[in-house]
Amino acid sequence: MAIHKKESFSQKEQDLAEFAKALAHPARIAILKVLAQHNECICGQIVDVLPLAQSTVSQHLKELKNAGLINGTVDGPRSCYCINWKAFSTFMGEFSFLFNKLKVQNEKACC
Amino acid sequence: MAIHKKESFSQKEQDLAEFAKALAHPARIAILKVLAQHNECICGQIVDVLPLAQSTVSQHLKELKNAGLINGTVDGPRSCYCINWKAFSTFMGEFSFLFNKLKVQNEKACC
DNA sequence: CATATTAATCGTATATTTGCGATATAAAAT
DNA sequence: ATTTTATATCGCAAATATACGATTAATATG
Repeated sequence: MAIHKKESFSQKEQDLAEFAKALAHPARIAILKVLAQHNECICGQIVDVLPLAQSTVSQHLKELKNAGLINGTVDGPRSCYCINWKAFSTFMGEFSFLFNKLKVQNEKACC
Repeated sequence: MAIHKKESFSQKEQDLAEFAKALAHPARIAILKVLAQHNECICGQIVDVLPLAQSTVSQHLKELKNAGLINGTVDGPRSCYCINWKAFSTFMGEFSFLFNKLKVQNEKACC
């Protein structure tokens, strides 16, 4: 690939894409579901219910954390994770807003 | 990567991840915005406003179409695209439902 | 029919993601 | 102090995604 082109899009477009990318793997969707059901989990609990190695789960958790969708705190030898509902709502709201806004003014039939 | 692991997740998890993946690039977000603003567009109109080559835009359109987020019909030598609002609403609804449902029963403080 | 227009596809290079085992780190338990 | 437990990180291999130019295909137009 010659050059990175992502930077040539608006910040908002990049942010939404980043959010979507964090959700763009079934393992991460599954992790979010587990976190939501238990309110908070340590890494090992998630490893137990996913068909992935510990190191792989840890990597997915890191990506979710980097995207701001989950919080993680060290708790003794464990790491405790939970969903960052605030960030989640913000992003979902932004998506709905963007596309609902556009949808309203634009529900005509098309090709 | 040794083996594909995506299949070991539920169909719903895979579907949501697929939807998110379609949105996981700023170019595709931008394309959806252009389509929403114009109701429908031919490929060339999109190429004109994006900082990408025609072949690259065509590829992104193909991905959006495969994900079911846009419709595309051949119109003479052109291809006409528009947003599939129905599919879009379905997916957005599924996301909101999944996470709002979980959120309601689960808004406690966490780590 | 020849040619221009429009878009899809092919081939290729490069970047990123995914996944795992091995190893490192850090706290807790013995 | 050593061992156990829990997690993160490193290094690697394989799969995917991104981007483009060149080519192809299909329809218009002169």
